Amino acid sequence: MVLARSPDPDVPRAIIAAATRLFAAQGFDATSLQAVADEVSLTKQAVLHHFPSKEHLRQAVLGAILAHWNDTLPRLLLAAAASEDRFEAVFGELSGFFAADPDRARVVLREALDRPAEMRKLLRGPVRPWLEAVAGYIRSGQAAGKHHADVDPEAYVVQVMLFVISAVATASVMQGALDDDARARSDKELARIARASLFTPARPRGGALPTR
Amino acid sequence: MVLARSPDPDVPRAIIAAATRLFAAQGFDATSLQAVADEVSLTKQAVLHHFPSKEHLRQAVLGAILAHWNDTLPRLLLAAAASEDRFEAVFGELSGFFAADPDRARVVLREALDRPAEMRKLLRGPVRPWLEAVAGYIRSGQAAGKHHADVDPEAYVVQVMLFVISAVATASVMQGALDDDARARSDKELARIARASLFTPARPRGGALPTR
DNA sequence: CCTACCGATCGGTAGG
DNA sequence: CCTACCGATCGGTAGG
Repeated sequence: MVLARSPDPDVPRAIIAAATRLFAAQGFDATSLQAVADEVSLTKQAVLHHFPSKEHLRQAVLGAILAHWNDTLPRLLLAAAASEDRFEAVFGELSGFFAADPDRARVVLREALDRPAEMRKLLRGPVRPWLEAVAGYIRSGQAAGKHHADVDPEAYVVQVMLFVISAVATASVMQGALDDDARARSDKELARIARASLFTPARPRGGALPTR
Repeated sequence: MVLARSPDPDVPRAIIAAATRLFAAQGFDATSLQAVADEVSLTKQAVLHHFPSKEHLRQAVLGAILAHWNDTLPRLLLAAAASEDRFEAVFGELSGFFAADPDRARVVLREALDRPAEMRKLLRGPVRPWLEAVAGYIRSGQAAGKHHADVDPEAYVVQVMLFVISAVATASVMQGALDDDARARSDKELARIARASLFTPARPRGGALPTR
């Protein structure tokens, strides 16, 4: 009888998921390996078996988010190329990516505050192609007169990405801050700001025009 | 001969200033009282003499930022009431407040991530009158046809405030992320987005219109 | 304000 | 020899 368990590939995954939740809620420094271990009912040493240091665990958490990004966004970009309304497709997928798991937004925003240099590397590296593609869409929209001529395409994309991340990350602050519907109003207004600052008044396709 | 120093009111101020820098850079949990003490060449126990706990020091740091806000913004609001271009006056002062000391933006953003409930209290309390006043300006601008009818005034003000704070707090991420001028481009694009998403096309006063 | 400490907990590593 | 851990404890440092 062999009682030894076979290697369980879900254990590292569960550790990463727990660490993501805790890093998002409290930050990396404020989260102990013991707290991560408690979340998955393991000892601290068991966690250190899978990730030889806390730093390795941090890299794994960021890597999982980036992998998910690389998995989701390119597909969307291809769909957007065929879509009749690229803005709604791209903006919807961008905010959908972070809204699907707000912890992603919180981890990324904390990382930007704690380690700006590493965040800059992500922008210059893995995120760059996606950013350039969307900026390219805006440039062709400008050529067609669909988008404002004074939009700075790259800066616009980076800013809107930052807005979405910040809005999702701090969403709980809005919960009832203005009124009971404050979050829904804020989400809607964010989309409106992104849209209205991009499109020229005579927007060819209807649905989101001012009602007046 | 009395050699004892008279109480120095600048010591607490210097401690708050040092704590603000460290909280902004590393976060509250990752900053030790010893690190704060080292910054002002005191012992940890001396810091605890002025602020009986780390929590008291945190409250003092936030209080100093809020006091500065209450000191600066109402004055601006009165000036804006008389100004010919309220948007530039209000947006300029808002971004100026945080750009004057980016640590303010970083501390506030970290606080929003770490303690959303307390941040919500600020929004519902001390920040509320300022927010309502600016929203009121937007409403009268809408009545005059100057601003888009589908702007949600309160949501717009809160979102733009969040954008400014996030942009200032993460500014170092942008340093050279796109090109050597990335930060200046981002700042300019942020102002453009806030402006273009608010004003109707036929803006009565020139200076910031699209050039085409 | 300092010296001298406390209970606890930190990230990480030992042998088995 | 491997994996997947365990109980115990390392040297330092946390807030107070």
